[in-house]
Amino acid sequence: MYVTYQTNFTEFGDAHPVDLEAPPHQDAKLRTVRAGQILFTEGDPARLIFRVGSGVLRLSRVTENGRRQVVAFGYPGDVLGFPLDGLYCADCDTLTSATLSVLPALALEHPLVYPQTTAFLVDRMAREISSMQDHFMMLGRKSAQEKVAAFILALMARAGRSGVSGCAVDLPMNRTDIADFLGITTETVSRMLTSLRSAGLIKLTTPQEVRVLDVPGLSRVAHGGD
Amino acid sequence: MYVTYQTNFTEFGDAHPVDLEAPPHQDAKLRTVRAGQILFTEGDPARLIFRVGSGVLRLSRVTENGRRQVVAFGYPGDVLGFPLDGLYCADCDTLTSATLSVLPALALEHPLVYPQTTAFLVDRMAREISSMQDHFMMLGRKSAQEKVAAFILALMARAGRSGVSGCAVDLPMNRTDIADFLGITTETVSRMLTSLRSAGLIKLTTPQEVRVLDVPGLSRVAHGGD
DNA sequence: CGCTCTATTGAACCGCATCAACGAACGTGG
DNA sequence: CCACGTTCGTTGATGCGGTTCAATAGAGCG
Repeated sequence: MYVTYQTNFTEFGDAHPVDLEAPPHQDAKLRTVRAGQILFTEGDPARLIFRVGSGVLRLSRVTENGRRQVVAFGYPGDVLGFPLDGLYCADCDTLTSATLSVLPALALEHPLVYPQTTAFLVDRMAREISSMQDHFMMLGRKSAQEKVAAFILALMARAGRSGVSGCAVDLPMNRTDIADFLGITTETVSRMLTSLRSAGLIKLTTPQEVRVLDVPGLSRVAHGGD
Repeated sequence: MYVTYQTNFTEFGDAHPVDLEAPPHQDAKLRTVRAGQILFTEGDPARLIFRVGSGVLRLSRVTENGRRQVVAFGYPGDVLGFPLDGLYCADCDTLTSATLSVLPALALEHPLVYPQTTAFLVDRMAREISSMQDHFMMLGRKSAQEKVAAFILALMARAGRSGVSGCAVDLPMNRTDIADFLGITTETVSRMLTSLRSAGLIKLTTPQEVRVLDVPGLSRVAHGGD
């Protein structure tokens, strides 16, 4: 999951349609994991590619001097674990319990043997690349306020539950995860959330659940509307 | 070309080995273009994928409110133009005259028809994803000084010409391009360059050519060495 | 020569990081 | 059951890094 930049809100849900149904994978196996489990670590031999069926995953990288960047959150439909020269190039663990489809990484090297799976993975990689390009915008060209607003909107589009008083959005990740994903600090995440709350755009029912009260307003903030 | 984060300098050149020789592409066609030519624009139907043979390309995205992010610079060996749902998802133009191998985008959808090309492109996409993850580090977790230092080192590893007085690095892109790539302003790029010059780490022979005088020193700065 | 575009440098402001304190939620053990 | 420590989120005060605005210099070109 990347928080993608979009021209206007109506495009949010449609731009990167995610098939929540399982695609045709004669090669896929199912797997269930608890919260807090490590799926793979940077440098591990990459034999498996994971497709999220339910739950939320975290993909991150760490530098030798301790700085961390959360590369992506894996939501249902997302595919994680693309290898580079046969090795994983990031760490991946579960934020919630999750069900996963497990695909053979070999499909990427042998298109003739796994043509369907290869085509599917190629499509996912292309989406990944496009989403990451969007996320560059986020990291490089947005203020903290815009980042947090866009983040909530993206989560809403991916996993929001519409209700009577606005759309409810779960935050299975903690503030540090959000901060490391957006390239800001936890304190700033907190401040921006309270700022959005003061503006009447969102409501924090609990620290782990946001209710979006004013979608167009939040969208305006996210896109730098002055 | 993404400025990738590396543990130490010696890994710089080797981490993402680039084959400067042409890979086996019975499907590839050659093409030569002048500087300043637009290869494709976001939203265009993507029929071709480009592999840089010589020259430097620029891949960028623009938002409706005018903010631009340079997504990547395309150096020899790089592949640009991965489609999303059959459309290009960024703008691409040439910073210098360039020679390109042109591959059919169809190879991504029909692995059985173009198995070799598909396997090649899959490998390139995986590298792309890994490099972009590295670049997230850059955008989200580095200071301006570190960004500029890392940028020069990355260009050096990709296109540096070693000589008597340090390694010469061409900057075919202007300061605005560098700024939009690193997520800072042109003024800051300038300031950081003069700061690195004052520290004796680099020399600016012309605004378009840098000479790296102290590789370990510059590497230390790039990685946040205090 | 004058015009334009790019790069550099300076000065002032401000957004965000940093450091610090505090409260809430949760678990553990007495 | 409550005292206690721990973790996490929030809020405040302060300082700095980088932006913004502005001026100048240099290069390319009609």
